[in-house]
Amino acid sequence: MDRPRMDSVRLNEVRRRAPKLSGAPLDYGMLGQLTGFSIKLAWILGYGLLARAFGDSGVTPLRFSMLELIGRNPGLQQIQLGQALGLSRSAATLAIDFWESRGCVERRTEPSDRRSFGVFATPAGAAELDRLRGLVEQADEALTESLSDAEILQLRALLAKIHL
Amino acid sequence: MDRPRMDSVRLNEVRRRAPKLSGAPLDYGMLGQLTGFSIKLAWILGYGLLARAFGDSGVTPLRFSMLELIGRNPGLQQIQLGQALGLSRSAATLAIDFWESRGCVERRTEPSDRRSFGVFATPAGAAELDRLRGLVEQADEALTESLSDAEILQLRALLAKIHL
DNA sequence: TATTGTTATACTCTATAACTATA
DNA sequence: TATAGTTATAGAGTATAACAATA
Repeated sequence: MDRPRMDSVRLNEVRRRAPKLSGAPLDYGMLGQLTGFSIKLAWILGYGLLARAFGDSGVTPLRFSMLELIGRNPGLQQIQLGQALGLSRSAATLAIDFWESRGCVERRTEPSDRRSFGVFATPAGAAELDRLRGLVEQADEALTESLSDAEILQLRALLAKIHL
Repeated sequence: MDRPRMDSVRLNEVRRRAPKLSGAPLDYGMLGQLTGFSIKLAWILGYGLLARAFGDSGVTPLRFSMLELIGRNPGLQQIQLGQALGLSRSAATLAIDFWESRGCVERRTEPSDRRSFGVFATPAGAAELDRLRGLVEQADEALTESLSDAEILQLRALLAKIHL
């Protein structure tokens, strides 16, 4: 089944506005030799593509990640969700508030420990997640469109060696 | 000549606090299959290592990039510096203000167009740049310590295909 | 009128700390 | 005392818009 495609004019606009190392009549000095700088440029592009995909819906990469985590791991505590994404407790609270206010997740009190909740996706949350996964997949494909499938696997393997 | 090394205990602390895909008893779902998410995790780690290297000096990755750009391209207008880093005019103004307030750069009025300045590094700025380049190089080496030299080149080439 | 830079302002994101309720 | 979550607050970083000077 075909998913709706992101307008390629818009994709190109994101690409055009992102800073680049080449093309400019400018000496980037050691920045061009830094792996970290290259990672940052790729991240800027990826973030822009995702933001474009989400539009003005209020969804952000972080909020999507939170919903995906909740959907895949029903019943987790907020503190565990936050840790998995490197967030403070208050930041986790706000991200979950966002989805709860849209009816996509619910906090269920645990009888065994009434200080904490288990966080669950609602049916509406599951549907939203399904929709967003399509958008995210497209954006990720757009990000890596200049790489072959083999190169994508290679890149992920190298990045994994860095952050795993 | 040996440069001062970053304390490896501190490096490991940055690594330990960064979110990871493995180790946690948690299903990251499609996040683990996204190149963009992997890029983000690597970026978080790289940013943390850099922040640790700069300490509480007020220097940030962006401010370092700005100073490096100024040092390598004497006399550029603020608007050109901003564009090279994807900044608005006001953000470029503030980044340059930071270095000017520390005596590291100066704005020289251009007689030919008195609306704009040329931005130049001072001798103090050149010295600071030299010092910071050493810290940045170390942080970048720490970021890629789990990769061989060949793998580092491979990674940079793949990232370049994405953002160039 | 258009452009460069500055300033004022507001917005987003985040963390810290104080607070509530449980344990 | 310690922990889970919430709320209040503050800080960093950013952009937009209004402004001054100049073209």
